[in-house]
Amino acid sequence: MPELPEVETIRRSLSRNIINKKIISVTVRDRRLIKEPSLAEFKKHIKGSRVSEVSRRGKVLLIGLDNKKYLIIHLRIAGWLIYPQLQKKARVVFKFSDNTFLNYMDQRALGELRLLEDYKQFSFLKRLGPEPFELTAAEFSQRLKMRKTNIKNLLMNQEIIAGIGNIYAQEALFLSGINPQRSALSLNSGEVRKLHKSIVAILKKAIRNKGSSIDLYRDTQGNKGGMQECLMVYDKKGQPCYHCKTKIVKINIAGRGTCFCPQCQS
DNA sequence: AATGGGACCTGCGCGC
DNA sequence: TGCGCGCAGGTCCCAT
Repeated sequence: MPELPEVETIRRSLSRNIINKKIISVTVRDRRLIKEPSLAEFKKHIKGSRVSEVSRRGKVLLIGLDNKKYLIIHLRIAGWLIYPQLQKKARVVFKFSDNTFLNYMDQRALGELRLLEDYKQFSFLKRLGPEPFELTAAEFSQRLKMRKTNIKNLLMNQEIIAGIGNIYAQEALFLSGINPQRSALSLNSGEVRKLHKSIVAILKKAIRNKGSSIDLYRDTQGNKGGMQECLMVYDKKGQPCYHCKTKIVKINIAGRGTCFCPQCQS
């Protein structure tokens, strides 16, 4: 579900709401989600701590605690967070001393929660590529260089660039007029620059619109995002292209549905 | 290095 | 109405 813009929307809302709050209890209703350390350790170290910061790397949420540990949340496909009311369906609940609740929700239970001292050693974060907004076109071009894989897979490869998933990869390619099946190697420098610009533009627009609510995603207050209204190709199979009216086509790339306009994207 | 398949999960919509 | 199937915003692991 959540890609960079959705996670950033959550981050902003959490940093407005839970900074300096003290966690007085942790209820884990689904222990499969707690990846490390042990469940007992996880609870023990969180209980009694205070939230000192809320940051983000790619699609990963980093909640810093005043005991120098970090609560690392990866929402994967269907995770989301609700604050402040206690939710019946929450799989993990953090209760604050002011009687508010941070609820970790996840229809598919694929998300991951960790409590780490040194989050930079967490292998996923260690390997994670640069933040899109901190990446220049030249660096982006360097990272794509000599890669034979199709460009869409590379955009979704978190080691190349962090935060892009199946929705925004498709949208960025549409904005750039690039066919998702093209090999990265085949892109000329003008196309790479255009793609870089499109990625930044689509992610910023999505953040402004508080993310895309295709299905379950909600912000921490339970509100839908607005970006789904602005998507040009994602899930638009058979519909006319906004530019040329050609029917949008859906294909499968590495097991993921991929929509594009066969006329505008070459 | 790159690609393909399956695994992890749950729930929805579709066609029959 | 009910069932089986395919599919869904992500990532890892294994085989080739």
